[in-house]
Amino acid sequence: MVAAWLLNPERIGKTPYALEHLAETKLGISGIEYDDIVGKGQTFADVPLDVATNYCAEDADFTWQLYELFAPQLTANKLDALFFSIEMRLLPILAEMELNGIHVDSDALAAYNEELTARIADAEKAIYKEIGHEFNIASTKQLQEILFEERQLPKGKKTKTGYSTDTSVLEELALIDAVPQLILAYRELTKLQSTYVETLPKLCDEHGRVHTSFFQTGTATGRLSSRDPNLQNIPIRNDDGRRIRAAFTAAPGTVLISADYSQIELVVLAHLSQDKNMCRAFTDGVDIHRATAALIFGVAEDQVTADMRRTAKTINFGVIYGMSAFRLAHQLGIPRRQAQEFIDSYFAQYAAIRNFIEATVATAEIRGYVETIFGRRRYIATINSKNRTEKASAERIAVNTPVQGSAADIVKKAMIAVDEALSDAQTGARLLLQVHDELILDCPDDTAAIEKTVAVLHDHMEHAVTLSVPLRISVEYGKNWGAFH
DNA sequence: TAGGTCACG
DNA sequence: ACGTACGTGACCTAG
Repeated sequence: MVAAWLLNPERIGKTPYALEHLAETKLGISGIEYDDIVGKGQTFADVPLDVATNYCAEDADFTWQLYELFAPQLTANKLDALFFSIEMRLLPILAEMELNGIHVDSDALAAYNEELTARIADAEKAIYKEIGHEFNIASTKQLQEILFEERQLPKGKKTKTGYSTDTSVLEELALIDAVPQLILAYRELTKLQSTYVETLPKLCDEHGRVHTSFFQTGTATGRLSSRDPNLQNIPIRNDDGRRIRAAFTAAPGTVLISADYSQIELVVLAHLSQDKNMCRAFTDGVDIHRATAALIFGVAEDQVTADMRRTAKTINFGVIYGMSAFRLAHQLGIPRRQAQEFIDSYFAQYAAIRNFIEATVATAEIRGYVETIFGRRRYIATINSKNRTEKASAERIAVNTPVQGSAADIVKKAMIAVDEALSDAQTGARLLLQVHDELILDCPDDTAAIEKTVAVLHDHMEHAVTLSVPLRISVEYGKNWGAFH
């Protein structure tokens, strides 16, 4: 599965890397259907031994035949080092992380659930009072009727089926009407309740731990994904969300340790582009958004205002995503002309970044794919499209993928190094989660063990690769994931 | 199952 | 003149 994914990481269909699917499409063999041997309401344990034996032997055979097919292809595409030295070594580490699980304080979530239920009921009442009647607030169709017909509010963005009621639209409308703000609050609370607060306790094992599945062949860029439950999107961005993160707790006698890379994608961008100004900022170890603001506004770093820094931060992210002046203007609430001036100023100061973007797109147009620092590939079928929108979208993907994907490579390499060093150190610290640029571990609550683990993390995460600029991490630890010290 | 929405990096 | 930032997974409604 991993080999097939490395050879073409663009997901086509629903289960493109499932063994049976690969056997059919790559080997032209159709195997025993799982559903034919495991009846409804049964498990694999109910299957007679001889039937189960055939099924399992077939899986082993398919795996071998696929290996023989893919091995030379990996070599031909220079993907063999990535496959053997990174992905295959990561696989058992992910398995262990899944088995470890992370402890969740279900009592704390139950208490929070009571509070949320009351606050949601209040929000509902306030909405119905303002509207004058009841309706299903969660139905975008009904909400559209309320906002745009009953209340005659101005229509904004269109969706395939009508007019959008998403956060950005409601925030606009909140300036002229009382209802949108109430809807926003309602949505925020119900999202937290249904996705996290009510769900996580049901998924705990007998030790109060939840076990995610890390999906190694799930993304087009090389990142992992996390499912059932997704533990890579646990809230943090506001206080209500943080209370959910705080329910992820250290088991008795342990602490949780979090280590996250500082601005890893911008560090990668500095390395890939070799931009003088951006490399210098990272080498000097300064706040990159402040440094960017100083450059584009032409002031000293200590003269940078909060507003200037916010603007610079938005543009820094915008570059990674392939920003437009339109989006930047909306995001910052400024005229489009001014947004364009900021962008021009940005590329005047970071000239090599513009060159990197242009060179990356040009390479993609010629080769049909882009790659990361470890040679991970992504084919971009529409990079030479005649359709303007499609072409622009392909260009953003071409520029973003080497940045996001190289960061993913680095984190995977760091996980392998950290895992090995932790085994050697014998402190009892274990990897639990990976959230793209962050590793979460648990560790015996013992000063020597914690200090050793923190040292291992600095050593092996910061030196996972050698770039032309330093990689930095910040490490925190404590009794729960929401409040570290 | 598709579409809309929203949680995260 | 046109459309308008990358990558995910989960929940809810509607058909």
